[in-house]
Amino acid sequence: MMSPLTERFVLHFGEMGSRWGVNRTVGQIYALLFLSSKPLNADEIGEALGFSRSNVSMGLKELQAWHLVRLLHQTGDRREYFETPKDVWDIFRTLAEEKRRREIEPTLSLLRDALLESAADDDERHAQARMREMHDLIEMTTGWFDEVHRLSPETLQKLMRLGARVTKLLEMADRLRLGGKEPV
Amino acid sequence: MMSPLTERFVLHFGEMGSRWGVNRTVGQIYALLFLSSKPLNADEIGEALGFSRSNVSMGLKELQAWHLVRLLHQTGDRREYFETPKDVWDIFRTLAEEKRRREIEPTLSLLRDALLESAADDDERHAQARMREMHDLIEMTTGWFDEVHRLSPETLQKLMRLGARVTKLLEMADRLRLGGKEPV
DNA sequence: TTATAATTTCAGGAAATACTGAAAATACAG
DNA sequence: CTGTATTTTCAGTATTTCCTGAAATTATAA
Repeated sequence: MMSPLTERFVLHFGEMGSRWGVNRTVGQIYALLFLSSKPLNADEIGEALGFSRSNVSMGLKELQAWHLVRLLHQTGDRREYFETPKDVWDIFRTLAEEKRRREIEPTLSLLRDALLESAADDDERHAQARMREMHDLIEMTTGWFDEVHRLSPETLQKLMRLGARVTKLLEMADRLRLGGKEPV
Repeated sequence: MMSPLTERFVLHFGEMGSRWGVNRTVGQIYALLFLSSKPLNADEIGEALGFSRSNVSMGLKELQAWHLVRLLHQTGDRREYFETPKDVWDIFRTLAEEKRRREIEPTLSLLRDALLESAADDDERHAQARMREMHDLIEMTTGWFDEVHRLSPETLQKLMRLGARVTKLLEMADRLRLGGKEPV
C-alpha cells in the first residue's frame, strides 16, 4: 500500500508525534496526508496505516482541532476526504498559532495573576522576580513573532534565505540605535 | 512547604511538561528549582513535591541530560544541590539546542536520505517534492536561528524590544535587496 | 419518509509510561 | 581500609494513555 519511502517518513512522524504532544496515530495520519498526492478518506487512511476505523476518526478529529487538515468532498462520493494545506509555511504558522493558544497564553495568564499578588516574604519576592523574567521573555518573543508573522510567506522565505545578511542587518541596527558598546 | 504562589506555578509546569515530551515529575522539579532562591538537594525536592527519592533522582538525571539544571555542592555538606541557570535567555537557547539535536537533526537526516532515492512513480515523485519543501523549510529556519543564536543575550533582548521596528527593518531589507514587488 | 452508507462515541481491554521501595553502587569521613 | 551517608538502579506495581469493536448517531439517496 505505502511505498517504502512514504512508510519511513510516516513511522518517523509517528515517533515525533509523541514528543510534540500528539500520539503516534495522529502523527502518522498527518504524515500520510502530507505526502499524499490526493485527498484520502478515513478508510484509505486506516487501511494504509493499519488502524481501526474509529481510531482514524479520532485522529482526524484532533488534526482538525489543530487546523492541520482540511475536510473536503469528491463529487459523487459521499465519504469525507482529507488533505493538508500545501504551503509548508502556512503549516508552520498554523502550528505556532495553536501552540500559542494552548500553551503560551495559559502560561502568560498564570504568570500575570501570580505577579499581581503581594509577596509575603523574601522567597516569594524572589519567586515573583523569576516569574517576571519568564513573563517578559515570553511576551517579548511572541510579540516579535507576531510582527514577523504578518509578513507574507514569500517575503519571509526570501528573508530567511538571506541568512547571514539578516544578522548583519540586525547587528547594524543594534549599533545604530542602541549605543552599541556591547559585543555581538 | 511550598508557598501557594510557587505551588500553582509548579503544578502548571507539571501539566505543561507532558505537552513538551517530559513527564509531570520532571516539569515540577524544574519549576521548583526555577523559582527557588537557593539550590536544593534531592530530599528537599522530594519532600516539597511529594515524590519518592528515586523518582526525584530520575527526574534530575533527565533534566541534567537536557542541560537544564546544574549540579553543585555546598561546603561542608556532602549532598548534591541543584539549581537552574539564572538567565532566562540562556535557558531558552539551551532548550532550542536540545530540541534541535533530538528532533530536528534526525528529521533532517531522514529527509536527506529519502531525497537521495530515485522515485519509482508519480506518487513517489510527489512525496519527494513534499519532503523537499519540508526539508528546505526546516533548514532555512534553523539556519536563520543559528545566526540569531550567535548574538549576545543583551543584544537579542534589545532587538526583541525594538518590536515593530525590526519588522520595518526587515521589510526595508526585502524591498532594497529583493526587488520588492510583492506585498508585505 | 425508509434504507443504507458513513461517521462518531464510548466502555473496556491492551499497551505504554510513570512511580515506588528495596537493594546495589558510589562517595567520602574518620 | 571500615562504616555511613548519599545516590542510582531496577523489578514490580500503579496509573495513564491508547486503541478497538460494537452500538449509536448522522447524513443522504431513493
